[in-house]
Amino acid sequence: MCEIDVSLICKALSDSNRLKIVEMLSDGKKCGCKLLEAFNITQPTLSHHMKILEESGLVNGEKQGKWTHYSLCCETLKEFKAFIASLECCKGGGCECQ
Amino acid sequence: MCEIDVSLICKALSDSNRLKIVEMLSDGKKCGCKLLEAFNITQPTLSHHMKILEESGLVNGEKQGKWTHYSLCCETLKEFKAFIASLECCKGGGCECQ
DNA sequence: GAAACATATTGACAAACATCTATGCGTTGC
DNA sequence: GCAACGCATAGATGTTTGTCAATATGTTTC
Repeated sequence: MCEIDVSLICKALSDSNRLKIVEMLSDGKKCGCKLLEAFNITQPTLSHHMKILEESGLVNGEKQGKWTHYSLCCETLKEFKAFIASLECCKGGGCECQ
Repeated sequence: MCEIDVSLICKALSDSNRLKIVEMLSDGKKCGCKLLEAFNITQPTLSHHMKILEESGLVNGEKQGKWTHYSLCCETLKEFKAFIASLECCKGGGCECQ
Protein backbone atom coordinates (compact mmCIF):
# COMPACT_ATOMS: atom_id res chain seq x y z
CA MET A 1 0.00 0.00 0.00
CA CYS A 2 1.12 3.50 -0.73
CA GLU A 3 -0.36 6.06 1.69
CA ILE A 4 -0.14 9.14 -0.47
CA ASP A 5 -0.04 12.71 0.82
CA VAL A 6 -2.21 14.60 -1.65
CA SER A 7 -1.22 18.09 -0.57
CA LEU A 8 2.46 17.11 -0.78
CA ILE A 9 1.94 15.79 -4.32
CA CYS A 10 0.08 18.98 -5.25
CA LYS A 11 2.91 21.04 -3.80
CA ALA A 12 5.30 19.07 -5.99
CA LEU A 13 3.13 19.86 -9.01
CA SER A 14 2.65 23.52 -8.06
CA ASP A 15 5.88 24.60 -9.73
CA SER A 16 5.58 24.91 -13.49
CA ASN A 17 9.02 23.38 -14.08
CA ARG A 18 8.14 20.35 -11.99
CA LEU A 19 4.77 19.99 -13.67
CA LYS A 20 6.52 19.97 -17.03
CA ILE A 21 8.97 17.35 -15.75
CA VAL A 22 6.05 15.14 -14.73
CA GLU A 23 4.47 15.59 -18.15
CA MET A 24 7.75 14.56 -19.75
CA LEU A 25 8.00 11.49 -17.51
CA SER A 26 4.41 10.64 -18.39
CA ASP A 27 5.77 10.17 -21.89
CA GLY A 28 8.37 7.67 -20.65
CA LYS A 29 11.32 7.15 -18.34
CA LYS A 30 14.12 9.72 -18.71
CA CYS A 31 17.52 10.46 -17.23
CA GLY A 32 18.39 13.72 -15.51
CA CYS A 33 20.61 15.05 -18.26
CA LYS A 34 17.84 14.55 -20.80
CA LEU A 35 15.43 16.46 -18.58
CA LEU A 36 17.96 19.22 -18.00
CA GLU A 37 18.14 19.95 -21.73
CA ALA A 38 14.48 20.94 -21.74
CA PHE A 39 14.81 23.70 -19.15
CA ASN A 40 16.56 26.96 -18.57
CA ILE A 41 17.79 26.04 -15.13
CA THR A 42 21.11 24.90 -13.70
CA GLN A 43 21.82 21.27 -12.85
CA PRO A 44 21.65 21.80 -9.06
CA THR A 45 18.22 23.38 -9.48
CA LEU A 46 16.99 20.37 -11.44
CA SER A 47 18.44 18.08 -8.80
CA HIS A 48 16.54 20.06 -6.16
CA HIS A 49 13.28 19.70 -8.11
CA MET A 50 13.80 15.97 -8.62
CA LYS A 51 14.30 15.53 -4.89
CA ILE A 52 11.00 17.26 -4.18
CA LEU A 53 9.24 15.10 -6.77
CA GLU A 54 10.76 11.96 -5.28
CA GLU A 55 9.85 12.97 -1.74
CA SER A 56 6.26 13.45 -2.82
CA GLY A 57 6.28 9.82 -3.94
CA LEU A 58 5.22 10.71 -7.46
CA VAL A 59 8.60 10.06 -9.06
CA ASN A 60 11.04 7.20 -8.76
CA GLY A 61 14.74 7.62 -9.47
CA GLU A 62 16.87 4.58 -10.12
CA LYS A 63 20.60 4.85 -10.44
CA GLN A 64 22.27 3.03 -13.29
CA GLY A 65 25.96 3.76 -13.40
CA LYS A 66 26.51 7.44 -14.11
CA TRP A 67 22.86 8.06 -14.81
CA THR A 68 19.74 8.31 -12.75
CA HIS A 69 16.59 7.31 -14.61
CA TYR A 70 13.42 8.94 -13.44
CA SER A 71 9.91 7.66 -13.94
CA LEU A 72 6.45 8.20 -12.50
CA CYS A 73 5.54 5.94 -9.59
CA CYS A 74 2.57 3.81 -10.65
CA GLU A 75 1.23 3.21 -7.15
CA THR A 76 1.29 6.87 -6.14
CA LEU A 77 -0.05 8.10 -9.46
CA LYS A 78 -2.89 5.60 -9.34
CA GLU A 79 -3.98 6.71 -5.89
CA PHE A 80 -3.55 10.38 -6.71
CA LYS A 81 -5.67 10.00 -9.84
CA ALA A 82 -8.32 8.23 -7.79
CA PHE A 83 -8.41 11.03 -5.26
CA ILE A 84 -8.75 13.79 -7.85
CA ALA A 85 -11.37 11.77 -9.76
CA SER A 86 -13.40 11.44 -6.56
CA LEU A 87 -13.93 15.20 -6.27
CA GLU A 88 -17.45 16.28 -7.21
CA CYS A 89 -18.95 19.65 -8.00
CA CYS A 90 -22.63 18.89 -8.39
CA LYS A 91 -23.43 17.31 -5.07
CA GLY A 92 -26.24 19.02 -3.20
CA GLY A 93 -27.56 20.61 -6.39
CA GLY A 94 -27.37 24.27 -7.39
CA CYS A 95 -25.08 23.33 -10.23
CA GLU A 96 -25.67 24.02 -13.90
CA CYS A 97 -23.45 21.19 -15.18
CA GLN A 98 -25.97 18.51 -16.10
CA MET B 1 -13.95 27.14 -22.62
CA CYS B 2 -12.04 27.32 -19.39
CA GLU B 3 -8.26 27.45 -19.99
CA ILE B 4 -7.10 26.04 -16.70
CA ASP B 5 -3.66 26.62 -15.18
CA VAL B 6 -2.78 23.23 -13.73
CA SER B 7 0.17 24.40 -11.68
CA LEU B 8 -1.93 27.21 -10.21
CA ILE B 9 -4.64 24.72 -9.24
CA CYS B 10 -2.03 22.43 -7.71
CA LYS B 11 -0.60 25.35 -5.80
CA ALA B 12 -4.08 26.05 -4.47
CA LEU B 13 -4.33 22.42 -3.35
CA SER B 14 -0.82 22.33 -1.91
CA ASP B 15 -1.94 23.74 1.43
CA SER B 16 -3.58 21.16 3.66
CA ASN B 17 -6.22 23.60 4.86
CA ARG B 18 -7.20 24.45 1.30
CA LEU B 19 -7.23 20.81 0.30
CA LYS B 20 -9.62 20.11 3.16
CA ILE B 21 -11.79 23.02 2.06
CA VAL B 22 -12.02 21.55 -1.43
CA GLU B 23 -12.93 18.17 0.01
CA MET B 24 -15.68 19.84 2.03
CA LEU B 25 -16.97 21.66 -1.04
CA SER B 26 -16.92 18.37 -2.95
CA ASP B 27 -19.57 17.32 -0.48
CA GLY B 28 -21.74 20.32 -1.36
CA LYS B 29 -21.92 24.09 -1.50
CA LYS B 30 -21.05 25.83 1.76
CA CYS B 31 -20.86 29.35 3.20
CA GLY B 32 -17.68 30.84 4.63
CA CYS B 33 -18.82 30.76 8.23
CA LYS B 34 -19.61 27.06 7.95
CA LEU B 35 -16.14 26.41 6.57
CA LEU B 36 -14.53 28.49 9.27
CA GLU B 37 -15.99 26.27 12.00
CA ALA B 38 -14.01 23.32 10.68
CA PHE B 39 -10.61 24.97 11.07
CA ASN B 40 -8.34 26.39 13.69
CA ILE B 41 -7.64 29.56 11.76
CA THR B 42 -8.89 33.13 11.96
CA GLN B 43 -11.52 34.51 9.60
CA PRO B 44 -9.05 36.69 7.63
CA THR B 45 -6.87 33.65 7.05
CA LEU B 46 -9.84 31.71 5.68
CA SER B 47 -10.72 34.67 3.49
CA HIS B 48 -7.15 34.63 2.17
CA HIS B 49 -7.37 30.93 1.36
CA MET B 50 -10.73 31.32 -0.38
CA LYS B 51 -9.27 34.06 -2.55
CA ILE B 52 -6.43 31.78 -3.64
CA LEU B 53 -8.90 28.98 -4.40
CA GLU B 54 -11.08 31.35 -6.41
CA GLU B 55 -8.12 32.75 -8.32
CA SER B 56 -7.12 29.22 -9.29
CA GLY B 57 -10.55 28.85 -10.87
CA LEU B 58 -11.36 25.77 -8.84
CA VAL B 59 -13.84 27.49 -6.52
CA ASN B 60 -16.74 29.82 -7.19
CA GLY B 61 -18.00 32.25 -4.58
CA GLU B 62 -21.46 33.76 -4.95
CA LYS B 63 -22.67 36.45 -2.61
CA GLN B 64 -26.17 36.14 -1.22
CA GLY B 65 -26.92 38.88 1.24
CA LYS B 66 -24.61 38.58 4.21
CA TRP B 67 -23.25 35.22 3.11
CA THR B 68 -20.92 34.04 0.41
CA HIS B 69 -21.60 30.53 -0.78
CA TYR B 70 -18.64 28.62 -2.12
CA SER B 71 -18.73 25.67 -4.48
CA LEU B 72 -16.39 23.83 -6.81
CA CYS B 73 -16.31 25.11 -10.39
CA CYS B 74 -17.53 22.31 -12.66
CA GLU B 75 -15.71 23.46 -15.75
CA THR B 76 -12.35 23.84 -14.06
CA LEU B 77 -12.70 20.64 -12.07
CA LYS B 78 -13.62 18.72 -15.19
CA GLU B 79 -10.57 19.91 -17.08
CA PHE B 80 -8.29 19.43 -14.11
CA LYS B 81 -9.52 15.86 -13.66
CA ALA B 82 -8.93 15.21 -17.34
CA PHE B 83 -5.38 16.48 -17.12
CA ILE B 84 -4.49 14.36 -14.09
CA ALA B 85 -6.18 11.32 -15.62
CA SER B 86 -4.08 11.73 -18.75
CA LEU B 87 -0.82 11.18 -16.87
CA GLU B 88 0.70 7.76 -17.52
CA CYS B 89 3.40 5.81 -15.77
CA CYS B 90 3.82 2.75 -17.94
CA LYS B 91 4.61 4.31 -21.27
CA GLY B 92 7.88 3.10 -22.75
CA GLY B 93 7.87 -0.02 -20.63
CA GLY B 94 10.11 -0.86 -17.69
CA CYS B 95 7.12 -0.70 -15.41
CA GLU B 96 5.98 -3.46 -13.08
CA CYS B 97 2.38 -2.24 -12.77
CA GLN B 98 0.23 -4.87 -14.52
C1' DG C 1 45.25 7.20 -12.22
C1' DA C 2 43.59 11.20 -14.74
C1' DA C 3 40.05 13.34 -17.32
C1' DA C 4 35.30 13.73 -18.42
C1' DC C 5 30.77 13.24 -17.16
C1' DA C 6 26.16 12.77 -14.27
C1' DT C 7 24.34 13.90 -10.17
C1' DA C 8 24.10 15.53 -5.19
C1' DT C 9 25.11 18.79 -1.43
C1' DT C 10 26.02 23.22 0.71
C1' DG C 11 25.34 27.94 1.57
C1' DA C 12 23.31 32.23 0.23
C1' DC C 13 19.55 35.27 -1.08
C1' DA C 14 15.44 37.46 -2.86
C1' DA C 15 10.63 36.40 -3.54
C1' DA C 16 6.49 34.20 -2.16
C1' DC C 17 3.60 32.42 1.48
C1' DA C 18 0.63 31.44 5.79
C1' DT C 19 -0.70 33.56 9.53
C1' DC C 20 -2.02 37.07 12.74
C1' DT C 21 -4.17 41.72 14.60
C1' DA C 22 -6.65 45.70 13.45
C1' DT C 23 -9.93 47.70 10.79
C1' DG C 24 -13.39 48.58 7.06
C1' DC C 25 -17.74 47.60 4.58
C1' DG C 26 -22.14 45.87 3.29
C1' DT C 27 -26.42 43.37 5.13
C1' DT C 28 -29.86 42.05 8.41
C1' DG C 29 -33.00 42.72 12.24
C1' DC C 30 -34.59 45.14 16.05
C1' DG D 1 -30.44 54.31 13.05
C1' DC D 2 -27.83 51.08 15.65
C1' DA D 3 -25.98 46.73 16.94
C1' DA D 4 -24.67 42.27 15.32
C1' DC D 5 -23.01 39.55 11.81
C1' DG D 6 -20.30 37.78 7.54
C1' DC D 7 -16.67 38.78 4.91
C1' DA D 8 -12.66 41.63 2.83
C1' DT D 9 -8.52 44.47 3.15
C1' DA D 10 -4.16 46.30 5.03
C1' DG D 11 0.01 45.81 7.24
C1' DA D 12 3.36 43.08 9.80
C1' DT D 13 6.12 38.93 10.63
C1' DG D 14 8.38 34.55 10.59
C1' DT D 15 8.83 30.60 7.37
C1' DT D 16 9.24 28.34 3.07
C1' DT D 17 10.68 28.30 -1.65
C1' DG D 18 13.23 28.64 -6.22
C1' DT D 19 17.38 29.73 -7.82
C1' DC D 20 22.30 30.18 -8.24
C1' DA D 21 27.62 29.50 -7.67
C1' DA D 22 30.81 26.54 -5.65
C1' DT D 23 32.04 22.18 -4.51
C1' DA D 24 31.77 17.17 -3.59
C1' DT D 25 30.81 12.28 -4.93
C1' DG D 26 30.63 8.51 -7.79
C1' DT D 27 31.23 6.34 -12.57
C1' DT D 28 33.16 5.58 -17.00
C1' DT D 29 36.92 5.61 -20.29
C1' DC D 30 41.37 6.09 -21.88
